[in-house]
Amino acid sequence: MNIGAAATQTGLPVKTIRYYEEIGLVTPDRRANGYRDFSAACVEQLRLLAQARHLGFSLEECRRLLALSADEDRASRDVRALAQQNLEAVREKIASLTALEAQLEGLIAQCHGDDAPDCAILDELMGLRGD
Amino acid sequence: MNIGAAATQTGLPVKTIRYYEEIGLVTPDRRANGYRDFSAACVEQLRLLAQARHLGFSLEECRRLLALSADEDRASRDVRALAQQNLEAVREKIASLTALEAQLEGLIAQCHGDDAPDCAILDELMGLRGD
DNA sequence: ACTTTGCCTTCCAGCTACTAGAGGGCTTAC
DNA sequence: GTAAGCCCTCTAGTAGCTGGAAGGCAAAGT
Repeated sequence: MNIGAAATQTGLPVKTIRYYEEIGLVTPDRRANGYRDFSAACVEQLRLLAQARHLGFSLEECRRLLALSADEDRASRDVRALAQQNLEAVREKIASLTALEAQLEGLIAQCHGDDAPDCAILDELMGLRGD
Repeated sequence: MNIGAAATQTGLPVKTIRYYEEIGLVTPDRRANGYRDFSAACVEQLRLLAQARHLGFSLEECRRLLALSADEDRASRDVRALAQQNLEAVREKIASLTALEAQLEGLIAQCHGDDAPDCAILDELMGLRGD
């Protein structure tokens, strides 16, 4: 299968697939004319990559997921641990963004938002140290 | 004031301050020996940068905030609009991360997490298209 | 006077995860 | 034969820094 077909099959852009090969996440065969030739197994790996990236796994985590998926003797515990780790990272991001949201709301509420130049937002940003 | 002092005053790393100069966010004076010399006004700009970055503003948004803070004839409406825009971006990020969290929780719940190799997480990542 | 320490300088490289574009070759249909 | 549409590699750019090399300057100790 050509790279274009692999792209439509997986939803990944062609350039992204080439990049994944460059960093060693997938290793498609090559035909005589130099074109990449993607096996069904290779497309499945790409599909895993697309899904895992979609779920917020980093490429290094994806690399480990691929290794686990290729390992017949894996323990599902290890896969779960990776997912759990990712979940905790996601939760941390949510927590800090939520704190941010509250701070921004507070600032916005204090600012008149009219034609006058005096602005509580700028005052706080420059004057006080909110950390 | 030397860059080191400006760094401790603002909480920004020295390298970051140099970077901000490089991209034209601040323009400290220079002494005869080539050292940067930060005026009080310049340190205030750095403080604004530190705070605004902390609140999730992009550097381009920070640039506009600095321009507004320097403009005596600004309308606080414009500052507010920038903050509002940032708030909405934050909210969008929270929403998509929350969706992610739910998906991950669902996957993790389905996986036994034991010594056996069969794993619902890998199955879903490879087989189905969850998008 | 000399040395050490620590601050300052510039420049180059690298991080994540791509993305855009240049410049070219192959394949297929008309 | 040629035009369209695929494929190839290589370089450089994105955001926002961060680390390190290689060297100059300043203040303090001996």
